[in-house]
Amino acid sequence: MRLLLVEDDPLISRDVAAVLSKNGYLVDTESNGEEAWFKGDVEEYAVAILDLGLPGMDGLSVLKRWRENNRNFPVLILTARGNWSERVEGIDAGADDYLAKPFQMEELLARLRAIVRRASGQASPVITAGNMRLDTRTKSLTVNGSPVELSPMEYRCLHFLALNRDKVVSQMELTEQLYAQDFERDSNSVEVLIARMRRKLGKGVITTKRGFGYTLSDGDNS
Amino acid sequence: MRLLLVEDDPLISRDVAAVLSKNGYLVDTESNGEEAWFKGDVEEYAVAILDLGLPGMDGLSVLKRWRENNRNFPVLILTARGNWSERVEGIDAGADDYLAKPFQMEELLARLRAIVRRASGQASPVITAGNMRLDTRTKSLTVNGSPVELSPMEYRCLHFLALNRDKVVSQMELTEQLYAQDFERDSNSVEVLIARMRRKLGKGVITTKRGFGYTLSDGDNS
DNA sequence: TGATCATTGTCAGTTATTTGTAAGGTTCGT
DNA sequence: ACGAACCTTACAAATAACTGACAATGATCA
Repeated sequence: MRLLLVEDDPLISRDVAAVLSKNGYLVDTESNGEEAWFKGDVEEYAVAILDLGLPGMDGLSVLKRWRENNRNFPVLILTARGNWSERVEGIDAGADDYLAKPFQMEELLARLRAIVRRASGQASPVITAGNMRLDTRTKSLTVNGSPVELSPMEYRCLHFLALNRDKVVSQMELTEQLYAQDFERDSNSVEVLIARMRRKLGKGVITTKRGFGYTLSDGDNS
Repeated sequence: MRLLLVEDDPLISRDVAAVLSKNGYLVDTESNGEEAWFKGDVEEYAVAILDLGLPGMDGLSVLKRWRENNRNFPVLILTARGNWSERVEGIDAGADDYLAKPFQMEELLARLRAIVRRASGQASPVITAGNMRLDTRTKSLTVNGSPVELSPMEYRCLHFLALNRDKVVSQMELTEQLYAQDFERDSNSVEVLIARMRRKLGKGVITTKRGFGYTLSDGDNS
């Protein structure tokens, strides 16, 4: 895991870098503000540790400029002991955490774990099948890149099919999923639903297995 | 924004709750570990403040049980000064930040802002969408560069939407965050709120996904 | 204290979309 | 060729969302 360590005191820098390396991080060190900013802007880091007292450009400005450019990797800042207004500023500038110097290495490691875990927990809940892509966050669907509007019922239906892709889903299963279980059995609402979706999705996406049910096919072997 | 405050000292609890309310949070307070756990497990909070020294179930256990049950709202823990091993434990148990008692209210507010926006995947305290820009520190909004006044309710609503940028937020979610959970269901106050904000923000900023909810979008999509 | 103003929830009326139903057509397997 | 399974279309009821007006509330200020 790549980590950028920005710290102007060479003694601290060397010690911290050593411990971090021993704990599995791939550490780049910088001591100058300008160069630190450049590095963070260009390289892909998983996390950065940033000392606020720096020659050149000060740490706060570095952080702000990163955030302005949408560099969203988590940043832990190092502050002087007791200077709590500096911490507030740092956090409001977009820092994810701070640590007052001097600090215990054990604590630094714990907080790195925490902010990395946080940042990586942003998995995008997207289901893909064939050339369609269902985003559960935005409740939106794109087919071949172009957006397709779905009504709530259609969305729920397609979502269920997408979760069971390549499996045959019977009308009864769909009925139980979409409606209360005591729904009238002699209704053709599911068929209508499928038809409406097909009109939007195009042919060949939902196939019928006569007598068994429907399948959302993954590969589009027409 | 709903917040759960877990603190057994009634004096501290009352003071902190007062300041938080004044800053736009919808605060529920709990003093007992068991009940705090239950509340956090059942309700939808945007963030929680958790004192580690509690009667009943201790704070660390409360936190662990939340995380085991996939309750992933950000948690800020309050620890005794100087007890850094407790902090490390807390963070590894799933806390997002800590604060040592006694603390400055200003700092508590800053860190709350930080963990809330971090949990939502935002790196910066300034959230932009389309041509609007929301500064969560000053609670101010500009559209196309010119400032726009928001009422408290409108700000809270827009803030919540901004935290969930590009995600569809249902009316129910909004209701739960803006009002207490026992709010009347058959009211259209959220719709009215949205309409009032749209009048100020212009069209295309808040889009409706009929049947699902609202989205604060980047504005350029039809 | 009383007037004024902003805020916010409620309501009624309107518009637009969604969805179940029914009726008739088509396809498939045997 | 027959029936069952499935498709398609149109329609009407139900539902969701928008809007403007109004009233209650509480803050502000002379």
